Amino acid sequence: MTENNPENGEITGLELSPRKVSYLKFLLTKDDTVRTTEISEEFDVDPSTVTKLIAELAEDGYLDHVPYRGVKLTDAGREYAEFCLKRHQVLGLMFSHYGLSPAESCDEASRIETFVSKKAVGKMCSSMGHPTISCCVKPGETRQINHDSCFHESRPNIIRKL
Amino acid sequence: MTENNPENGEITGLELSPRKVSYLKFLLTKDDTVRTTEISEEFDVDPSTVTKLIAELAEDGYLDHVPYRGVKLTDAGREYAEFCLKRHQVLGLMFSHYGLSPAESCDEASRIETFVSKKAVGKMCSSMGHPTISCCVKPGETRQINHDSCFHESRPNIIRKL
DNA sequence: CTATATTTTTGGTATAATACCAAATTTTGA
DNA sequence: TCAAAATTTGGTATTATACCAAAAATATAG
Repeated sequence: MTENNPENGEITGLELSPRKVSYLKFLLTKDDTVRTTEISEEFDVDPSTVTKLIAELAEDGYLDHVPYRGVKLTDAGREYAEFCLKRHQVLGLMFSHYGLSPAESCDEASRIETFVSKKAVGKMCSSMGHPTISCCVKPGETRQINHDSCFHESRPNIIRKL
Repeated sequence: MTENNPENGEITGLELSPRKVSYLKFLLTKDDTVRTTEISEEFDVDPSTVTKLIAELAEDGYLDHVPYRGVKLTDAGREYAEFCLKRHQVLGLMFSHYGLSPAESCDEASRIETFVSKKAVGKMCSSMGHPTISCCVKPGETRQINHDSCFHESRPNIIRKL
């Protein structure tokens, strides 16, 4: 619990693997403790797979995990997850500016997001004027429409200030 | 040699792994047959690692490989490599539009490029008006400055029509 | 033209990320 | 309190990538 700890120095945005980022973004949409099964159903994977990844996220300080009970974001984990969400939204918006549909933008963003640095996201976000629309809806506000912790709408939807 | 063959149907842009894309882009900068050692030195990896990846690229039809002699892009491989280069350049240009330096743009592009679809690149490229500048110089025209088959210049440089 | 040096390949092993399965453990609910 | 459900453990698999050592092929120096 030192290597990847979200409180160790500056975050680059590149500390977590794709699946871990997906888990954090999903957890952001849930207020209370989340059970292993909820996550495994969300991502359609075996519960044992979830147990292993959350153990790593907990070890690195992103989650509090009470065995057999569930997980919850730590403060640092929540902050990191919020960055991940914003990054997803900024990238989705970027693609939509080039003419991709919201769903396409969201898909492209999902594939690349874990490899885009915090610095790049910061510049994109300022350059866009800290936009308030996104390819996805505000987390926790609407039901999921399946694109990997990404919530599609037929039209872009208002989200909080990025 | 069916699964990933560049001639099988439409290319999505997502068929190759990051390292393989890097190899193809590098090969694009070389006209004649390239030795295993040249590639292994370029990427600072063991020659045996190169042998294995080029075997897979050859099996999938991107390269012609004469054992103990070297590799050369097939026509399909060259076409694919050209797409990869263009994608890199389009993405690099996108980042530079948001205020990242050429080197930063190139780095970010290198990390994400293999996960960006051909469709997205197409839309970005048209939307940008098929630009002729890039974060990188024209392949084969100047010596490499090390960013993973990406050639930096202090200033953006003219490249062929994207 | 041969002995040695160099390059390349083979075969084995390693790691990270991700996944499944079966068995063991814990919790829940009747 | 006991069976059902959820969770975890332990083992194995895959893909991408890498290293090493040994074998094979090629090149080169005399």
